[in-house]
Amino acid sequence: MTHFGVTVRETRERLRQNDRSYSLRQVAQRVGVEPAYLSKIERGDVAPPSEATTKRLARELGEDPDVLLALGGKVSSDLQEIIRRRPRLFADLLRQLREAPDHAILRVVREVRDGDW
Amino acid sequence: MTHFGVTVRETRERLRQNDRSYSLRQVAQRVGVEPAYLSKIERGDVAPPSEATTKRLARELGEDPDVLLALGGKVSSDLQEIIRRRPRLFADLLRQLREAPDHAILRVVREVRDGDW
DNA sequence: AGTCATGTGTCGTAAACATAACACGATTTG
DNA sequence: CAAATCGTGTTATGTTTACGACACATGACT
Repeated sequence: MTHFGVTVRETRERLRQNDRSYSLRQVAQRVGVEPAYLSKIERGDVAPPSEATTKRLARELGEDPDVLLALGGKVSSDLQEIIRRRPRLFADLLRQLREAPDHAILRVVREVRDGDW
Repeated sequence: MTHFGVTVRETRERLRQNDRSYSLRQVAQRVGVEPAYLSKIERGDVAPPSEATTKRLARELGEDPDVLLALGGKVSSDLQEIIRRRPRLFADLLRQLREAPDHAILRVVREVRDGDW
C-alpha cells in the first residue's frame, strides 16, 4: 500500500544510472543504516523508518524531506511544533484549507511571504 | 515539565465543585481508563495518553481537543493527514506562518471561510 | 577460478508505549 | 461505626518501533 519503498528504490536506481555509488549498500552506509534494513524498507517489508532516518535518506537521494516523510505517513516534527504552539489557530486554518485548491493556498503563502499583513 | 496533567486535574476539580460526579474514579470510568492510570496522568507520573484517550478526556472535561493534544505534545491525526496529502504546499504555508501574529492568521482563516478566493 | 560487490533472509533486541490488575490507607457518607 | 468512595502505589504485560548482526546466494569482473 505504502509506496514509500518503491519511491526510494526508483529514485535510487535513477541516480545510479549516472553514478555507481548509488548501490543499496553504499547508500545505506552513507545514510547510516544496515544494508539489510534498507533492503527491507525498499521492498516494503518493514514500515517506513523514523523521521530522522527518512530525512537523511531524502537528503541523500535529493528528495524533498516533507514529501518523503508524507509517503512514510509522517509529518515533520518542526511542523508539528508550529501547530502545537497555537493549536486552535492552526487547527482552524488547516481544516479551512483542507478542500481548498492548490492555487488558493499558494496565494496565501505568497501574500504572507510578501509581508502585506 | 508537561503541564498536561496539571491542566487535567485543575479542570476536573473545577468541574467537581458543581458536580460531584467529577471524581477521578468516575471520570476515569466514563473516559474508559483505569483510575490508577488517570491518577498517574494527572500527576505527570506517566506520559500523556494516546490521541484517542486524550480526545475522550477533552470531551469529558469540555476542553478543546486540539489544545489538550498540544499539551500532550501531539497533533490530531486528521490535521496530519491534511498536511500529508499536499506536503510541499502545507509545509511552506506553516513555515511561512510560524512567526506571523495571530491576527494575520485569523485574517487568512476568515478570508478562506468567506470564500473570496 | 577467485575475489568482490550486490541484494536479501533470518534472528534478535532494547526501548518506548499504553495500559491492566490489584491492593492499600485515608476520607467521606449514611 | 460500617460501608462506600477516594486517590495512589506496585507490579506485570502485550504491542509497536526501529533498528543491528550475521550469514548467504547470485552475478560481475579480473
